[in-house]
Order: sequence, then C-alpha cells, then structure tokens
Amino acid sequence: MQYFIKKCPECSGDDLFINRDKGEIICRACGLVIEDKMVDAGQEWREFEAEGGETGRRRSGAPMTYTQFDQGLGTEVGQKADLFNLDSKDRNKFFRLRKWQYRISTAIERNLKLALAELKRVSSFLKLPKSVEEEAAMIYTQAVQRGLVRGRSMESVVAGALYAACRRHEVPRTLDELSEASNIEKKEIGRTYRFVTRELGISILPSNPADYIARFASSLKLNPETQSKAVEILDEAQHEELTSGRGPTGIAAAALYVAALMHGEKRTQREVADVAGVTEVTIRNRYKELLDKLDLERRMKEERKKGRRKKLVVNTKKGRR
DNA sequence: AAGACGAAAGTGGTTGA
DNA sequence: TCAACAACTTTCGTCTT
Repeated sequence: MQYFIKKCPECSGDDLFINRDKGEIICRACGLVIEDKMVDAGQEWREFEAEGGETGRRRSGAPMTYTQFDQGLGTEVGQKADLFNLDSKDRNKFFRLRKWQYRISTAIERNLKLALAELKRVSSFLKLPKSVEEEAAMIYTQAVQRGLVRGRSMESVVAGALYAACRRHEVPRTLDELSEASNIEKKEIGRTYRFVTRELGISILPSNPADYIARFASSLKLNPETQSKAVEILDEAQHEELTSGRGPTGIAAAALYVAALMHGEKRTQREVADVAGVTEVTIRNRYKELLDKLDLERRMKEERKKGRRKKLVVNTKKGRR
C-alpha cells in the first residue's frame, strides 16, 4: 500500500491514522478527515491457471472484482478447437451444454448487470468505500445464485446487501440513509436484509454505537476531544449495560450530546437528534440514563469549570488586542 | 423566544404461546 | 396467528435560560 498524503494539510502534523476499512485518513493531531476515498495501490497476486503448465502466480489480466457483472471473467463452455476431439454423441452433448450455459448465464448476468449499476449508484451516493461496495456486490451475487431475489425487487435486495456490507465493515449507515439513497422503504430494506443474511448464513455483529460517533461528530463540527470523550462515555455505558437492546444511534447521539455539553461546545438536542436520525425525546431518555448510572453530573460540573476557565483565558487574550 | 423536559398516546417490530 | 411487550416517535403543555 502506498499513500500519497504524508502530512495533514490542516495542521501539517504527520501523525496520520489510516483506517483502511473506512477508507479514511485521519489526522491524530487535529482530527481532520483527509481522504475518504483511498486508492489501493497494492498488488494483487492471483492464480490464473488452476491446472497444468506453470505454477506460481502471474500478474496479468484485469483484477478480479465482483462489481463487474461476471466478476471480470466470462465463462464459456469449451472452445471451438475442442470439437475436433469429439464424436457425434459428445458433440451433441457439447452443444446442449453450451446452450444451457448460455441461457442460464445470460439470465443471471443480465440481472447482475442491472443490479450492479444500481449498487454503484447507491454506493456512490452514500460515499461508501470501495471495499464495502465489493462486499455488497459479492453478497448480491450470491443472493442471485441462490434465487433469493425472486419475489423481491432487485433494488431492495441491492439495498439490503449494501446495508449488510456496511455493517460488516463497521461503517454503518442507518436504514434511513440507505432508504433515502435507494428510494426503498426502510422496512423493506430491513426485511430483505434480514432475509438475505439469514439465507446466506452471514453473521453480523450488532452494530456498535461507537462506529457512528465519528460521522455524527463531524457533521456537528465537534472537536476531536469531544469526540473521544463521547467514545469514552460510550465505553462506560456499555459496562453498565445501558446499551443492549437500545438503538445504537440513540445511544451514540446521547453520548455525543453529553460530551458536547462537558466541553462547552453546546449543541441543542434538536441538532444532535437530526444528524443521528432520532428524536429529541430518545436523546433525552438515553441522556437521563447516562446521568443516572454514570454519575456524570458531578463530573460534568467539573469539566465545565475547566472549560470556563479556558474561555476566560481566551477572552482576556482577545481583550488585549 | 428558544430550548429543555416530561407525560401520554401511537407506531412498527419482535417474541412466545 | 395473536397478544404482550419494549423501544421509539409524535404531540403537546410546562418549565428554564
């Protein structure tokens, strides 16, 4: 892997944190998300000839990818040259097989072509990293092969596959976001998502509220400190078993809200609620639980004092100017 | 006046008989 | 298939800053 960015353009610090799954480079010093679409310049070694001839790997041909409708590789039954070696019986068989192969593959491929175009559209709308898109395409391909699309709209299965892929890569998008991007009802996506993952035996960990923090925090323009405070709170909340059974977005939102208060970067419940896609009431409920169980009230006062002192210093500086 | 808070009723989904 | 249930939402009135 090779990265072209060596220094943070914001603060020119060189302590860059690279998160491959999320496709992000984050500056540890100032929290800036520098790049959310990385180029994977790594080499990909793959066996092209399964049998006979040379062993060892060669780098040739297009990289295999599931986002191409036939994974970048076409399948044909036999080649013309083979015909000379067959008697008439086998020759008939050969034609029959090729005909079927053609029929089956064209039906599936036509579907895949359409579906993958849709998948790319939605994925780019949501600015998802390539790795997630790949995973989603793979899931969709398997779903088609298992005949799971029958009776469901292609678009909804695509959305379901993307949702599953996001979860697996720990870059969760909410059902709402997916719904907006794909014009499919939220519950429909949820349904196909559950169905597909169950049928394909894909195990998904329950999504972690912490995964949402970074995204929410950046759309609220909060400090990295506040952000890590929120993650801290989240950790404690998990210890107190405040998180199970609750919607992860609500918890993330509440933690962020509290953290913002503590660091004097107040955001209204409304603002936080909007970016998290929950209501103020939910934030209030979670927030109340957090205060109760974590003894945050006292700590919050302390932190706020610190914050005020800082502000005071800033003000006097300004006053001198 | 805006934001925070809380109560009450409604919604959509899960679970277990 | 139905009822009970928990989480979350909507709505609205009241309190606080």
